[in-house]
Amino acid sequence: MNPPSTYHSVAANLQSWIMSGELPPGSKLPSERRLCERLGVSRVNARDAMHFLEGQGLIYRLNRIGWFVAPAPFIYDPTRTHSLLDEAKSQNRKLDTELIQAARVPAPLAIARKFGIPATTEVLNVLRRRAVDGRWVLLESCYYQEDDFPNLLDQDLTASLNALVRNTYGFKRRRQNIGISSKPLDQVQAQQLRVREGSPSLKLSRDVIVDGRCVVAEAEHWLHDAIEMRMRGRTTG
Amino acid sequence: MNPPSTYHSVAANLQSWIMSGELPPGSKLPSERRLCERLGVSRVNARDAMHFLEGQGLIYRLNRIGWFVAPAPFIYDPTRTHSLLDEAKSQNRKLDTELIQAARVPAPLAIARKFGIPATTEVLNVLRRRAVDGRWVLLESCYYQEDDFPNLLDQDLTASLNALVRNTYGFKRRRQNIGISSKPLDQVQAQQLRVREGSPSLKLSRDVIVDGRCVVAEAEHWLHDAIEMRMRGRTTG
DNA sequence: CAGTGGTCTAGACCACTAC
DNA sequence: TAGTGGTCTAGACCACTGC
Repeated sequence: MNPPSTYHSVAANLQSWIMSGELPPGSKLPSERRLCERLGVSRVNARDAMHFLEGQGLIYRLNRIGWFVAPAPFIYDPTRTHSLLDEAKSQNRKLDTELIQAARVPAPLAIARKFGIPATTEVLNVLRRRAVDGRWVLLESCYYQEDDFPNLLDQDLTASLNALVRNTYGFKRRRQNIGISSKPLDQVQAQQLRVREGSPSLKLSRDVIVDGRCVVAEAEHWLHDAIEMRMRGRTTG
Repeated sequence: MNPPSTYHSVAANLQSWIMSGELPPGSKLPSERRLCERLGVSRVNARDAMHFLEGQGLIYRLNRIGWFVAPAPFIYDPTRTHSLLDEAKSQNRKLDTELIQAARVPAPLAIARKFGIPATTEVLNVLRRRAVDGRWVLLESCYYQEDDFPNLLDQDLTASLNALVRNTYGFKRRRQNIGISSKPLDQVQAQQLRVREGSPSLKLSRDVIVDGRCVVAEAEHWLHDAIEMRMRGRTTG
């Protein structure tokens, strides 16, 4: 319907290359300038097409490196009690975990409020990034009440933190408050996942409540196209 | 740090106007061209700033109408059993509901599969859009197994469908499978919310299971900046 | 170092909205 | 009809990556 040089048609072109398998998931797209030449459009136009397909979750980019074909999203149950590694295994996906930081830090305001402690109190913070099939897609920041988790920093913090809380520290009877929202990554977060500042993410926050007290506060930032959350079997009134 | 004409600084300018209350939530921003003049930047640059702030959830746009300051997100519990209207009332927000379509239609493939029926079978579909404080932010599409919901189309379909299912049709003991993902709006959906095609949304799907059978399948598309989901008190092993 | 995406200019025309 | 955002061109320089 439109003349052939709209960004929609550029996007349609790319899309057909992807759908046809010419460009398999994970593969790198031709550079923007090469695409301009090949399709006879200006660079802005080509970029608009990329941004459009990025929004569709069909392609993603690594900052200043290039555009890539997005793999299928990871399926994830945020109410899970088992480790993410198991979930990855059952989906036949490779999960890598990298510890970025593990330290005793002054409680950020929001965390202090959740824990019901003064803002100057020190808490434990574990910061990790995780990759699915080689792509960094998840940033985890977990805060722990220090008194409840003695020697936490000496544990293996690249394994399941969930299991640690449940088994090593014995917090089995617990409730969770879960929040899900769409949040852009700030500069630091973006750098850690090698994406641009402001990249859209799905933020999952989880407060673990034991005996009416919040003892763990987690925040997960997932690149928006890499994740799909599913919760099964909730019973309601 | 950077020279003053980057889109970051344009964004910072706008942001300060918004934060200072000069531009209250819901108010219209100056037009792009006026901003270019006022700040001495090119239009592409101004637009990049807008897109950045849009990603931050600070402003939103109505297609071809203009940019507006985004109000605070609506807080929402997707596991709720009460009506959304009540939830809006308790947050002091106005909720409008408009029925777009209510009809008997051939089951789409995905729905047929969920219901466990042949794809040619007819099912009931109710399509609505909803506004929070005057802004269209939600598109609801609900499918019902026809046999389980006699005369559904004759009911008041602008009120709580949840209450209808529970009270009028008596489905009290039920389970829900919930899915949450980030999805762009297609052309039709975008038009109904007066936004651009491809606008990011949070998709919430909910399958209502009664006696192991799926009788209702809903999909909600929320504009990504207008919603924050919170689930309280989940108990886990 | 060459090549990539990231940012930016100064224009232009089109599609649509509100009046 | 006037004004809006939506699309588009043909250039340019910068910051960063990988080699």
